[in-house]
Amino acid sequence: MTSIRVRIAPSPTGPLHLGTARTALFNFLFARHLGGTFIFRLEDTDQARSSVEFEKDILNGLHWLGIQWDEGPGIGDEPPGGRGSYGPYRQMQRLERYTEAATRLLAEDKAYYCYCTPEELDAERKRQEAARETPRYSGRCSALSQADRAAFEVEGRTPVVRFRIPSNRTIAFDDIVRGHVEIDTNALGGDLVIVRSDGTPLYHFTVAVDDAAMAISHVIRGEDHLSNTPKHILLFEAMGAAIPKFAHLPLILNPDRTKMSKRKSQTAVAAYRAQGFIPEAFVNYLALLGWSTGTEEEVLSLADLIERFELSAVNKAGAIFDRGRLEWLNGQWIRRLSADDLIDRLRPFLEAELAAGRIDWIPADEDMRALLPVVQERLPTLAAVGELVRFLFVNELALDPTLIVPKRWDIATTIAGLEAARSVIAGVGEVSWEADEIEPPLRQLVEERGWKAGELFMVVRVAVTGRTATPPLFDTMVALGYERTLARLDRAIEQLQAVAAT
RNA sequence: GCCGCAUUCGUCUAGAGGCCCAGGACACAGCCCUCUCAAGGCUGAGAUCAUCGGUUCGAAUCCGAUAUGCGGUACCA
Repeated sequence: MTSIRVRIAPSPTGPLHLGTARTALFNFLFARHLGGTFIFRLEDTDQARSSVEFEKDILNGLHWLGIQWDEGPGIGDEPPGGRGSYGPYRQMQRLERYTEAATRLLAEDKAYYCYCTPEELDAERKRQEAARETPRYSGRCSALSQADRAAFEVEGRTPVVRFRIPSNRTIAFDDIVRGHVEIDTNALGGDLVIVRSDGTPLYHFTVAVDDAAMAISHVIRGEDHLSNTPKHILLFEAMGAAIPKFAHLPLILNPDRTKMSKRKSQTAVAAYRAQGFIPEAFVNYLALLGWSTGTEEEVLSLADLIERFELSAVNKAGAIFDRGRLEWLNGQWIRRLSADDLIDRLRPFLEAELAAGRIDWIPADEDMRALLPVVQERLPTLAAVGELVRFLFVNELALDPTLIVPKRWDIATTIAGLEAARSVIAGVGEVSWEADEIEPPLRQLVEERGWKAGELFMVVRVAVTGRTATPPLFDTMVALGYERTLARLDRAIEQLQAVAAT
């Protein structure tokens, strides 16, 4: 059996896309599961749209997800061509190879120069569409004489290179996820342009040249390439290269079931990262979009995924990206994090809160650690930490006094409740400032006054935090501190009295 | 238009002829826990397995047609 070599070949024309990330993941899982080699190659021949920022985003994003490649460009001090013996791994550094391959195809008359201008081609296509014919290149330049060519050259035309697509042939292949697929060559649109008039190669050509040169054994990619596969097979044949196995993955869809796009969904991996999703959850979610273990296991680590991954078990139908499910998984994974780990991961989000002016200082690690028992299970995302604990780290609490008054209480009762609670809480004292010390006397107060615990607690909660939903009250007050708790109660009483006076 | 691929609860999926008048998870509803919010536990609702026809003693599973959706059809990738 020949060795397994797979690749992800993104083009740096945009930030790392969810779909690219998932394709990379499936390739990676497949390689790791079988002990194969995973290669990263940059398809940067679209110079007009490519940029180094996008390239960095893609590299960083994949690393963040824990997807490591055995061959390909690195992030830091790697050799410029990348690591691995089939490099370079950037197509713009492989230009001679495409020229060489094109020259050979030309020499063998498997390709030819075409002098048609884009305008002529366009007119031809329009005519065909009007006549309800299948648009396809006519082959007008397929048998040009030396004289014909010379005449075009004199006109100043620069030719493209077209690869001959045979007619009336059926190309068949056995797709690992879809099974047997047959496509007639007549449906391929005629002879294929493989080199632009400026001499740069086109995608279908580079992909075949590189996959052959890099000895790729399995091409695992999105379903949007299924219809293009015959072109690649023909190219492999023409170059005398072995034909790899193919596996076309189902697409990730927008909620309206169209192919996931930037317009309708959030597609940038970096955006999810910025919103507080953690890589464990993201990878877990992506792997289960279009694939399942066949068991009822749902929460799986990268190592688990590698162990269980089976390409043939991949689904055929597209899957809508379900953010709610991602959030649930993210919560699952956040709850599994160790305290130290969580604190480290939370820090950037706390810094962002500070930068946005939503908190006045960043809590010390020990303070965060003390908070974790009540915070960890309440975080669907890391970014949710701000909303959850913000009130602890501000000097001045923005408080809507009317929010304090419960539906079944009036202002006077509320003020009385707060004052009573204030004195009981003050009585606990700074030295016994623990949740277990604060709760009993307050419950006793409730008992004496014939109130409902929930109502008084809610009054205190809002007075002290400004919110109706918080972590457990007594833990919250402990985190706030004795002095600050009393100060906030005093301030709430003042504000309520002001409201009552009007 | 042409070619290709797909079609199981709202969503992600299990299911490879009898174990399925279809199982799990997310979301949803109710209950329990409970100082609120979560988390967790339990329960529930939710799918004529796209439709029609065929094969078979028996079909979500095999075959065909239809419908619908999506993808491809570039001097983009």
